[in-house]
Amino acid sequence: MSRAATTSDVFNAIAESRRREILELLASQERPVGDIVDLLGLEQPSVSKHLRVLRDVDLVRVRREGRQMLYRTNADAIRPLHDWAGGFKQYWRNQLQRIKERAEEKGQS
Amino acid sequence: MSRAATTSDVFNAIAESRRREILELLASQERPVGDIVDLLGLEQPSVSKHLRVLRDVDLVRVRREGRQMLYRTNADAIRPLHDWAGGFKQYWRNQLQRIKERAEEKGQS
DNA sequence: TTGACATATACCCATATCGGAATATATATT
DNA sequence: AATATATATTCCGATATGGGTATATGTCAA
Repeated sequence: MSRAATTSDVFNAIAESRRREILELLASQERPVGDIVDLLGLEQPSVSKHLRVLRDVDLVRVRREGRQMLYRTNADAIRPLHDWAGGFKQYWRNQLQRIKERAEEKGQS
Repeated sequence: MSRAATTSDVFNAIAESRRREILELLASQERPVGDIVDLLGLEQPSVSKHLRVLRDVDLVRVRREGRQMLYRTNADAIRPLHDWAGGFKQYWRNQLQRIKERAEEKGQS
């Protein structure tokens, strides 16, 4: 067996720029597949496949409305990613930024 | 031409869990390749290849010290990722969290 | 210069992945 | 029931990828 499985986690799911675009489109409102096809100029099967990947890792959710499937981004699923990246804050350069972050971590929650 | 190029950007570089582990190891201190090999239990060529990918997107930097190559994480390169994920904050569930984030965005910079 | 050590690169194999085309499935309409 | 619409799945071909093994490159020590 060669090459580890991939598309099965959030990190891999967002590795594709098309999928990131889809997540952005569906963050503020749910949309049917056809809208995404039009907006991104991709083939319908292609969009469906990307949506399947996103769905498998719970980055998007669906509900049926007649013959349409309405997708929307599940922003919460993006948090692990944000958190992971945030773990490196302490090593960022900009001092002002670092001070600000320190304050956030301590302060007003 | 089929299948888009990948390993050429930060998102793809961190898609591999091994590479994320490497970034974590090298965040707090620089280390020679051999240390990573020992710590992660991977083959040396494998580690070198992952480091090459990380290096190409500037997620790690190197300097030579005798016959060793000392790598360290360039945390700043992780910020774009953090920022992208952060763009979804407004759609997160937890209200307390949301309120906190709102304060951050406005307030004390 | 020769040999040991540290790391990088090349090459091969098995598999994953993407895009495209064709087809299947589900639902609404008539 | 037949047809149209919306979306999903399957199959195919081209390529990317990761791991392993062998080998190349670079540096230090004797």
